[in-house]
Amino acid sequence: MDNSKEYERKCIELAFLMFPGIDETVDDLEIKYPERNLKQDAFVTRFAPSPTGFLHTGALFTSLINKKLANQSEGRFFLRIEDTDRKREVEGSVDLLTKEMQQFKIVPDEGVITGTKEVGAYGPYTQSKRENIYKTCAKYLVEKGLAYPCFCTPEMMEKTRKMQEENKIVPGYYGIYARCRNISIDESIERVKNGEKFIVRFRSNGSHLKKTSFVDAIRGKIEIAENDQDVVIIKSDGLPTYHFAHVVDDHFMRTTHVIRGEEWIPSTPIHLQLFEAMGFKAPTYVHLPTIMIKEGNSKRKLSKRKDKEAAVSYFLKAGYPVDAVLEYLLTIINSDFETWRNKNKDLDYNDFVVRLKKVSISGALFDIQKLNDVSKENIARMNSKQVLDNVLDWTKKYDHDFYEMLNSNLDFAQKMFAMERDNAKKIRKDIIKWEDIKPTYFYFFDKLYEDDLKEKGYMFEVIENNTSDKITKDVVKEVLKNYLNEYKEDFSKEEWFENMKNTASRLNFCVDMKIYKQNKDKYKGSISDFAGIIRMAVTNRKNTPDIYYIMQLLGIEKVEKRINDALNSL
RNA sequence: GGCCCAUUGGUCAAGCGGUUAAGACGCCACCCUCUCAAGGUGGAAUCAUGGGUUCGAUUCCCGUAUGGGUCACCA
Repeated sequence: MDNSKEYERKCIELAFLMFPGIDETVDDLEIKYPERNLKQDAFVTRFAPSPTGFLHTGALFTSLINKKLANQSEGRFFLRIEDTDRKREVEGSVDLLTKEMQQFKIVPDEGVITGTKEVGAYGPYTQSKRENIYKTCAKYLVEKGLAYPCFCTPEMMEKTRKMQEENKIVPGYYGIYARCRNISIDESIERVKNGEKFIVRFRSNGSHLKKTSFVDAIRGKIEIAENDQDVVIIKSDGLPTYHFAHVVDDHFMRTTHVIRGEEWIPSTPIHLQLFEAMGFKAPTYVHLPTIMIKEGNSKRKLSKRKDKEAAVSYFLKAGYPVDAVLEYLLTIINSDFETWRNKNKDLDYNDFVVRLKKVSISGALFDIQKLNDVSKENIARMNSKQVLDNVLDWTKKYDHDFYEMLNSNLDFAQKMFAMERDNAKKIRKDIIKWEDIKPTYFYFFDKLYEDDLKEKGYMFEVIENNTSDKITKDVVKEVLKNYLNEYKEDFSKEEWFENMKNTASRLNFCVDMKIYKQNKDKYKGSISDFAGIIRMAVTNRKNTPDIYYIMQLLGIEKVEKRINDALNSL
């Protein structure tokens, strides 16, 4: 009895020696960071990146889920910066991270808002600023005899690890290898007093022979061996390791759902043990699958270094609308999102309710084709004004020359985008990303059109090769010459088409595709070939939107000039 | 290597003991059509594998294989 009392006293003495200047207690913290006053089933979630660079696509995925779950339950979503490894820290990355999150509209309710700004009552939200909080908690653990100072040097650790590997023993700091665990409390006190350097380790009471289990919100029950490692909780630089920081922060920030990558599953027993030792209630865990990419015949994690689509900036740069990227991610999160989207074409994706139980557990392959399709649909839902605004935003950043061209005649630009879009029965779906705008609308701009001509020349032969071998240079000439006299700017669409048919017919082009197919020999070509020649002269492309609208927009002067130029070139 | 997680068409996936095994992307064909993009119709294509349990397994259990993850004073 006396012995154990004596031991308790010494633990407290040791704790004070180890953490001089720490005068708050865990109870003080409990008061300072009270339970949140939210409704019953509200989710408090967080995204907690380390500041090591840009926003990774996988991280965007994780933060999207976190944000949606919090928002749709009227909870809170906060951003915490995990900068306890100062060696890996990359200058300016908090700024970049928060900026990129903002661009994707994943704005946290609290926490780190920009590189320099934090909001919320549960802060600081940057781990390096919470050193004393961790120390307060570590001190508590030492007082309880649940943590102890470890004086082992990195060199010693390296040596035992090597030995363990050579002898095929499970590596780590446990059992007989946990040298400092069994140092007497008196000796510990003595050595700390002498100023010997130490780190703090958790005194695990687990056994790898025993199983522990927890319920993952999307995977169900997961059984793993208990942790028996005396993990480091405070490093030599005084900052905590991830394990300890996670437990302390998510408790005092009152996180209800820890939603993180599946790579954390194996260390969850450590976290659970730590929560228990601290006397905290563990949060609900949600371990998300990893987004994979195909490489040869196998798949692997999206890699920051190898895969351009691993950085969210890639999508921004290519000009995918951010909503499209988000919606694509949503289809991975809950595959019924697509069904929902088809039923609710006009609703905002924010109205879709993410269900945890529907989150798939196997890692999805990142499918750029699917993204393209989602993006195409997304853009097809926009009207010409919205397209214009987006294109202006994008070109301003990424293609300033083109921006100037558009900006010099906004009315014209909008009309261009209105073509087969505003009030159209069949909306055009040929734009996947803003990057595609210039190459598909270039012929509306004389300079771009001329540059294209210089580079490629007229490509009338493309028409010949594909449909009829009778469309010779002379035929092209004849068509253009005749059409030049026939085209009137004030034609209605129907008149235009009738007129074109008449001219074509006169020159022995067949105006009925069905008849043409049966009697190719009797004609120079089809109405489609005829239109193709006009199209080529006006746009230098074989495929474009409705050539009638294009000519209308261009105006008769340009149309005539282009046809004349084409004629002269032949 | 130990441990953990996963495994339905090329891809994302519904499915929770009995189904003609949905749907979407992609692919192919045809239709529509001034070309293209669409749109329409149709098509090819899937339960990794071996054992159980069961009247019956894609569905439940075990093994095997494959893929992924994890074993730091990194997160």
